[in-house]
Amino acid sequence: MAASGSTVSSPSVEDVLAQLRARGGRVTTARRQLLEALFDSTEHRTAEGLAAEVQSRAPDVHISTIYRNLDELERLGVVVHTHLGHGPATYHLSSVAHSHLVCELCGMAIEAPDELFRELASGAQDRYGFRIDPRHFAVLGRCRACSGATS
Amino acid sequence: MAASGSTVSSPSVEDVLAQLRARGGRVTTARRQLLEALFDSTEHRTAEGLAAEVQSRAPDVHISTIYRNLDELERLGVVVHTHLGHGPATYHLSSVAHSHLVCELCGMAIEAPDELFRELASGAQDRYGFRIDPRHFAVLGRCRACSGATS
DNA sequence: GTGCTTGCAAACGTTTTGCAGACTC
DNA sequence: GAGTCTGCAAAACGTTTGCAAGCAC
Repeated sequence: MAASGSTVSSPSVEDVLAQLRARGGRVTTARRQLLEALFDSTEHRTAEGLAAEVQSRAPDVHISTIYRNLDELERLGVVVHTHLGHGPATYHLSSVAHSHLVCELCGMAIEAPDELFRELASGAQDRYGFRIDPRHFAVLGRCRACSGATS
Repeated sequence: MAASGSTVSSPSVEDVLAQLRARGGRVTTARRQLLEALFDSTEHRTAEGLAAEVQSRAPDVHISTIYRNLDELERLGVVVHTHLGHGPATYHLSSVAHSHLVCELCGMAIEAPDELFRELASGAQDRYGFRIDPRHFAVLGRCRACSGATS
């Protein structure tokens, strides 16, 4: 669907709000604050963390509203979420989406460029017709520090 | 790595039970049935699915026992679990462990040989000293069928 | 008999849902 | 005023835990 949809170059808070309005959506405090929190940093943030940040400015915003809006923003292509092993999912702007190498021992996350996945991508495509989406999952393993640790 | 410990070539139900006994553990119905369920097929099974199978033979086995034993078996190196995107974790014998390509639309899973990850593995190692564990996460993307579907 | 294992029930952390009221347009 | 969004509370989901009774050794 969405003939042109994936023009994913998240521009600014106001641009996204305009996008929402164009779709018949309303611009609310919760939405503006959530977007501001998201644009604030490129870190992986959990729904809970985002909620805390939004609540520091608008205390009444409920976490269920955060989830609903993250969902909506994901549908719009503004945000993507990633599953980093166990624990909660993390969200970021799709414009700063990238892959992750997550240490299964200490939890440290390295941001990896897509090119690291080039071979995997073409291999999966050639053999299985499978198109990987390296931004939507985390690569688990052991970081340098933990690699020595438990043999 | 793993001096000797990971002699992971899960032989048979009885072998594993012997291993358990050697560690001071007890051989119980729940454990034997769980192992039999695991050895039964190489599919990815959820804790719930395994519980159902065990319960069909030993109705009183509680799912918490399944979790506890899967945990223990994982500590023994007999079993590994994987996170396939959303939803529950899946478990399988480490002797048949493999990587997965999971379609984020239809959920279909393809079992991928480790060699597909060779480049990614060496790239991550060289650049970041990160040793990937391709069996412990799923590669999300779109399968051939769904790839045509949504743009 | 010792002490590892179990069933149960209850709690956990994350996410989703139903609903009536509040708000944006 | 119409219809979208919200807060709240409660449920859903997968998983973990505390406990007393039960079983393997």
